[in-house]
Amino acid sequence: MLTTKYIRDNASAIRTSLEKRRSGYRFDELLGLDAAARRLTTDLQRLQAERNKETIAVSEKKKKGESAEGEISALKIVKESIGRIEGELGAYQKRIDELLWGIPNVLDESVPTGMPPEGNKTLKKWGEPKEKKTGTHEGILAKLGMLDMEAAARVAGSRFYYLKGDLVLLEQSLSRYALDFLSKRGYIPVLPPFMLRKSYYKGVAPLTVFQDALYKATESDEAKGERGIEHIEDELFMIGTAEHPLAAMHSDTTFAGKELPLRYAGISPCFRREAGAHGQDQKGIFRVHQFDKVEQFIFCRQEDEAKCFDELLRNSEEIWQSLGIPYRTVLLCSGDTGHQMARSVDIEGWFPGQGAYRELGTCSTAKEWQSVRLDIKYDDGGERRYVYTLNNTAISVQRSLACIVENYVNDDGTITVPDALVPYIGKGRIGR
RNA sequence: GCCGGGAUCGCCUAGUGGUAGGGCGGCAGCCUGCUAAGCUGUUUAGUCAGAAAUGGCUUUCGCGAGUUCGAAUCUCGCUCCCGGCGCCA
Repeated sequence: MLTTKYIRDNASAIRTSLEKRRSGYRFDELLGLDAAARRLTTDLQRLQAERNKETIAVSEKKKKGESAEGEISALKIVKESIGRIEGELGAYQKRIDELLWGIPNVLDESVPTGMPPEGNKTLKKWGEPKEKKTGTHEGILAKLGMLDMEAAARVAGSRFYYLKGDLVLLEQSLSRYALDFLSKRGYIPVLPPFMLRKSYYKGVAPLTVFQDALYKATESDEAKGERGIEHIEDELFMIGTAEHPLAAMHSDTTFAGKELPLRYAGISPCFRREAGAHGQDQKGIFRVHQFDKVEQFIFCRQEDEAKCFDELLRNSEEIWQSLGIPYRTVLLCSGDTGHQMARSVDIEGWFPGQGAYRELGTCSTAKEWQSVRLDIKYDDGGERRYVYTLNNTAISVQRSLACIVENYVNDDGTITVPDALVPYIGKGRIGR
């Protein structure tokens, strides 16, 4: 469970990591609020002890049939004091919770200190990047009549799209290919809820994500008013990735050690507000509000973290190798590693139309950041420990389509289907 | 969406305003030729004191408010589960 006690116990590691991230997180404010709240808690507990003692005295007198008016009027005063302190404590608790749930993960030691892009470290390159003068994916696909951004913008807004014709079949083929690929390696396919309660979402992503990345899916205030509901605390949010419902799936669980590692392949649409994104990403289907993704997720023992991380990364690399896409892997530096992650490696595919490597997925370990918040432990015979959670994209479909299209476009504008996908789509070329 | 029934410690269960009790299981210890049985303690989270062992206190009956000197128990709201009706791809 996430408590200020847990934070105090890990304070020095957290402080070091915050400095390494150059985070603006207000750690001292949290510790100060917590110290003040604990002083109040001590006062409160002293009064509660008094109340309990006197209440028993009242109870015993009443059983004997004696009057307890003196005790009762004394207790009324205690009650007032308790109420006052509880009110103060509640105000503290609200501010503490806001800070507590947003505290960034402790970075792994191997994460290089620095800011992107120069701080990031390329680990590996695979394949031969080709030069192509055929343009970017949105132009290629629009010419084939398979992509209509304008109509989507009219009916839903920018960053939405209509896919049409064989491109839809290719889209579905990619998802199914990734699912089969992982299934053969022991990953259990999961189709999760596409919405999550806020109380569980807090366990898988920091609160800032709610403000600039997620869509809220709760009924309107008017509808709630008609039903006579003043407020629903546990609002629903559309998932930003299957990682989130997969992590939450085993919340409040203690595994037997031998059940781990537990491997899942989640498939879902992903919904993201993408506030603030700009530049090259504004075109086409590289960065959109809604996309499909197959996600790898592992729950493991702490000592198996490195092994599982390598396995997740290898799976993705082999998928891209099997699709013939040149890529590189990049270890993210401290300034670029996501808030709730301890270590991340991006896989970047070659986009000939842009002449650049662009992110296709991210392999991350959250260590115990998520399991502390969701209360997921394992019992190996000794002390119970928090499970480590790791995740990696298998295929982020729309983005991958863009990459495949740019790499596989022919001079006549048609697109060759990668060999691995031919059995799924039933043809070797689309666009004619 | 409507009507009814339900949620108590890891599991089962008692408790209808007055200190949450019993059984099973788990863990630690005692006893023991071995096993079983038996006995004792422990089995939510937090806080204070202490170097620590440990001790004190608070908290915990699905969740959140309220009434009360005192709530598992009474009132209101919410969530989930079971049964029935309705609607529906």
